[in-house]
Amino acid sequence: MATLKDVARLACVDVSTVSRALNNTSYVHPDTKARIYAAAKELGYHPNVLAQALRQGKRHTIGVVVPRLHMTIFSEILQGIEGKARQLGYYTLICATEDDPKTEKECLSRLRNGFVDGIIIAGTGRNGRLLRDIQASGISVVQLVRRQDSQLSSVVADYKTCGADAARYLYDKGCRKVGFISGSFHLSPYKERFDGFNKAVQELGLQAVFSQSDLAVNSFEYGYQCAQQMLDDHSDLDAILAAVDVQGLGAIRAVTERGLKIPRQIKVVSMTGHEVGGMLQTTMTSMEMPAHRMGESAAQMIIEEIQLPARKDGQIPAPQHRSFAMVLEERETS
Amino acid sequence: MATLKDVARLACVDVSTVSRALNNTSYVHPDTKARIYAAAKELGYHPNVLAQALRQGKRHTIGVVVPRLHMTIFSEILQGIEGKARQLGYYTLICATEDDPKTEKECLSRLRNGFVDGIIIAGTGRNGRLLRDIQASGISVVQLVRRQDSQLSSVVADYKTCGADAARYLYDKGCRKVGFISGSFHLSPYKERFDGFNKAVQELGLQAVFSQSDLAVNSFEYGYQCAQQMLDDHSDLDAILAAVDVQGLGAIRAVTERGLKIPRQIKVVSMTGHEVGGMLQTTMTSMEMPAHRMGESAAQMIIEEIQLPARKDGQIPAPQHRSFAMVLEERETS
DNA sequence: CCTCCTGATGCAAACGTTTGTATAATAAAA
DNA sequence: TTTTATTATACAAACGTTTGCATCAGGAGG
Repeated sequence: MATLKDVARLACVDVSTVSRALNNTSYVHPDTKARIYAAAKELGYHPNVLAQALRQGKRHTIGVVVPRLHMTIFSEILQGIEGKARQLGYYTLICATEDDPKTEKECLSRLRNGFVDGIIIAGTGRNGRLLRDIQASGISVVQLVRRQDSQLSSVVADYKTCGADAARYLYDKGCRKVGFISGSFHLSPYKERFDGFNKAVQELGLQAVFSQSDLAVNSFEYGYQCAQQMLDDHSDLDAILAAVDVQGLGAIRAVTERGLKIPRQIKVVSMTGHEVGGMLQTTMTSMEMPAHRMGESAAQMIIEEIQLPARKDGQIPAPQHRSFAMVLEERETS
Repeated sequence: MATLKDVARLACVDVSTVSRALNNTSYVHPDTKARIYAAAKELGYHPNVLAQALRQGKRHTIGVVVPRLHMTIFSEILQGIEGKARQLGYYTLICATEDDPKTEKECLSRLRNGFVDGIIIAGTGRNGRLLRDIQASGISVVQLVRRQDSQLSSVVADYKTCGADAARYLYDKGCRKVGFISGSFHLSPYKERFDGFNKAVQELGLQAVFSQSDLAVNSFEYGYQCAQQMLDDHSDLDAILAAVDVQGLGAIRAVTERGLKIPRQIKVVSMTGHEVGGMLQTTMTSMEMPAHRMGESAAQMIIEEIQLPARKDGQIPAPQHRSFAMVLEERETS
């Protein structure tokens, strides 16, 4: 790889002049500049981003820490992040934790070691201390999807309203006994959906059924098994509300297997809204999370924070919080 | 952030001693070492990966360039890559190109500028020259899913056999007239599936129907529209074979809308095998691509290439090619 | 004619590491 | 006792940039 030095030699000037010429950062004689550009082109010069980053203390890279990508909303969010980040001149580094606190810790430790300017994380909530440390050490942190620490910026959807809206929607559709399939209540998106749902249930006088299972929570299998159990225990169930799409698919499966007609006898609605919902044989109604926009928003937010002048003085900027509304996409399962 | 210098000062030794102590790379007196470790801990020292990378000429980062993540097999592959890369001590940088050659070029240019040791790419095939340049400039390149240049290493699945197997499978199931929905033939995975399929079709004496549409090719809409057209033109169609899952889902939709019974009247099979196939109301048969393993394989391959001693002499290592078998996952749509 | 800007360039330090070489002290061998 | 290893440490260069400072020519203002 050609370096500044090589270009300087070929153009018979000092490296500093080359640097200034290439970056347009000071007076350089037009002739000299032309010579330098020619030399750079001839040698196929590309600046070493690493050296630039080291010198300037800016890495132009953000790290994204998510549980997983496949079959989750995070793949879409990540696309949003990456696109926006690239547009703003940033690289996107990715880590998948499988929601394992240990893996997450490892990822965060790796990321803090000088490779990223900021971290966007949908975390387990078990490394709060570490995140604070990271934030204090000058790396911006934005919480994504899951808000666990109000002192750290965040981009989330309005889960509470989502849960309430879903309950009301089903009520309006004539449902009176709803099965509620969720993820772990330790995670805000699930807990808040539950809270919103529950409040609305009380107000509306709906009946609600909750189910427990020890299967991995955010999975098709879990949705399937929960739905089975619910249907076993409550023959009068007329709706199933699932936190995420794969659970909803599992529920549909269970319902279909019993020969129950969707949506006539029972309705199924998901509360995340992954593209797949619209691709089914009987398309699934869901509350759509504006994942791509949320990703873009998170990228934008963190880059703004990174570039904040206050950052330079070691000050921690005030946390920003942004929340997106989820909108009901009505389809055939309800 | 604490630096080596800070630790050195606190421990009253030279930075070089600190470096050696922390890296266990030379004799350091046990007492000194203890002092250094203590100092490092007290200051919360973390090595600056950037500086290390600059000094050592190793960035411990690989770049991954794919068309998109959401609703494609690439999200699963990426998970495989990231996991394996992390395990081997590498970071994973991600770029989504939307299969736009210009975006791809931009991504590749950015990546070559010293930030990655290697690039794993599922490309458009329109930047072959640039890829060769990159490879020549000392950055390892591995082609993923799509093999476009036999001089560059690759990890792909055996699409030809996949196409042939699918044809034979449908034939054995009693199908005699198969609609074939594909992606662009400029891309090897689609072209090869077609070739394999076509050859088998000739041998078996099957009838085949191909469809064109000007919609974005790798989409639900495209699958839906192709299937509609085929069903319009050929009332005796008894099977639809789709290249990727989302197309298959579109086809299922079109078939269902006409009131045709799957699999009795018509069978639908996909040739990629994304987890979603098994989550449908009527689960979809598909040829499963071992995406996660392919991702791991690509990561492993590129890291091995990066670490090859020959690399240091500027030599380009001989390309490696690995191909994975795709296996039929038989489900309810056939 | 001297001073003072302005444009153009070079020198050298810095970013935070790693690493080759030099040096000193102690221990072992001759 | 002198020589030679061995252990322990420091010094300084290097990686490829950016950037503050110094230098210097030439033209303008006095």
